[in-house]
Amino acid sequence: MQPGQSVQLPEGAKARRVYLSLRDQISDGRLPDGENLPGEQRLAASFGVSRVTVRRALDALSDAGLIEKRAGSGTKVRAQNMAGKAAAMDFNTLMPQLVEMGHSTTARLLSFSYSQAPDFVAQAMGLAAGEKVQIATRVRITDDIPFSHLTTYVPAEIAQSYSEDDLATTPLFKLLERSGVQIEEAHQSVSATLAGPDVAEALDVAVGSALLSLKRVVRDVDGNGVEYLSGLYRPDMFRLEMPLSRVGQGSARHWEPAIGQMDEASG
Amino acid sequence: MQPGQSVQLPEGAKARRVYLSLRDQISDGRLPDGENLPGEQRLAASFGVSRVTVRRALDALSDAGLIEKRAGSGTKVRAQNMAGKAAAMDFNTLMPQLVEMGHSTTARLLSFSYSQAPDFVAQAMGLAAGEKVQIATRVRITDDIPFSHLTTYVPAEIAQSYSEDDLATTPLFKLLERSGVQIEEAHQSVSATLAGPDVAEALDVAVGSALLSLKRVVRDVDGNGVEYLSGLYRPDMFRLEMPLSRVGQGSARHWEPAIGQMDEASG
DNA sequence: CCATCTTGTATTATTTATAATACATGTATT
DNA sequence: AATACATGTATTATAAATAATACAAGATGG
Repeated sequence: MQPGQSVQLPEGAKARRVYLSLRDQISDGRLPDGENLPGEQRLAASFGVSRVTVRRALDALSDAGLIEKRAGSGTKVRAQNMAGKAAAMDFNTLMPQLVEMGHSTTARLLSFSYSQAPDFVAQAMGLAAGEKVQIATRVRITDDIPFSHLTTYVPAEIAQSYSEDDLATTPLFKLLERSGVQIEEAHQSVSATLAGPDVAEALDVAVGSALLSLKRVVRDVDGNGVEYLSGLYRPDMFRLEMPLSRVGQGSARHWEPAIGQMDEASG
Repeated sequence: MQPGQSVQLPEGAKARRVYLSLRDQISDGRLPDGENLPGEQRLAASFGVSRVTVRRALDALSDAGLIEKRAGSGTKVRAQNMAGKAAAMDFNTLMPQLVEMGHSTTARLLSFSYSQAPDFVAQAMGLAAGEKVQIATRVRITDDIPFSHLTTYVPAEIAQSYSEDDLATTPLFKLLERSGVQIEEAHQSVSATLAGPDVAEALDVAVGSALLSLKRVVRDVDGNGVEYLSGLYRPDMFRLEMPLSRVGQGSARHWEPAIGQMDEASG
């Protein structure tokens, strides 16, 4: 029961475009609370579509609870802060940290198998082509709302030291270090992508929604790749927070991440 | 001339879904080079659409140069590594750094005005409601390809110390510090969003494309907000790279950003 | 050479989205 | 009360996407 998927979503292009655009503007804060929305005619003109199309987009927004339409008065935004922004990435543990109390996170294992490492994984981890890896896909859920879709690749030898059940309950980091792996460095790359049919269903969002994409390669002290993570996060449920401080003097003045200072109330 | 906008994009829902899904799989590396693509009939069955629809998606991919169709042989992926990934965020300067040689970046000023700070900006910067700010929107371009769409909010008093022309040429950081502003800390929040009609045109991408979204609040030594940045980045042209190292011992073991070690060949 | 795969091309019908209108009704302002 | 503007509703026509089908032509392997 989240925006997007739940009700009948206007599958067609234009209405969908209007819907998604307005939805993002609302959750962004660009459209604040109150009676802000322009009239349907005005919106139609602004988007270059007919009023019927705008209407369908607004109906979907209304069904999603993001706006409130009153008969002759107008349409006002019900920002409700998306009831989310519940999680943020913590630099100390590289794990999502729930900033609100009472929110627990559970994981659901979607698939689990051993097979040859895809080329891009093998290349990123520095494995031999065709080396066997464990491939696991799981979804993390908080308050019945899924917020991340994670696929991990771990060399088969290392992965044998923990079980399938371990994966569903324990963070992969802990499992690896428990197995005696000496984790030394990691490299993360953050980007954005669109939700495909499969991921959209798992994350309970509309196909074509924007997702935060994170790829992480973890290496041990010998420089061998021990984990490749490909994660997709719902932007309304997850953000990457980066506190930074300006240090140094003169020409050496530069930015440094201010770690260990995660603002608890930053959500 | 980049994927998405350039040619005739299949506006309709189904064909677009197939197109975007395949495009992401290609740029992700999930579909590697060679003659990998299943036949059109197989794709049609797999996506649950007709062959005509798959066909249009493939035509668009072909126009974008991502695949190569041969008459009776099949369709092979031309990964070409998106010819991009040219820029990455540098932690030291908080500015995009071009990792390939010979690429220069220019800026185009889209709009420039002084007006009241929007609520969410005033709140984030800690300004009085309705305080006047300078609002500037500009697009950064490298090799004729736009890769970022930036909107900055600067308190009017501070903004008066530099000109409109300065903005088009000099990074805002330099302008601020030149004005005697004592920059102390910043907070960045990274997420993802969809390209609206306006941004899509400016960045030469299709409406509804995924964009990396970055919001940054910069404060001076007194804790006053001096800059609010809302940036949208093309994921095929820009990534946020984060090298990390595992430090500390025992229970104090944690991650720390490995700054100043940006891998030049990381793109 | 032949069987069988592939992409290329064409036709047709169905479904759906969209647009253009008109009018009724609720709300608020003057 | 009158006016203006908002949403609610309905109708009709146009445009577009999609599906289903058939067949031609190139490529490949036996």
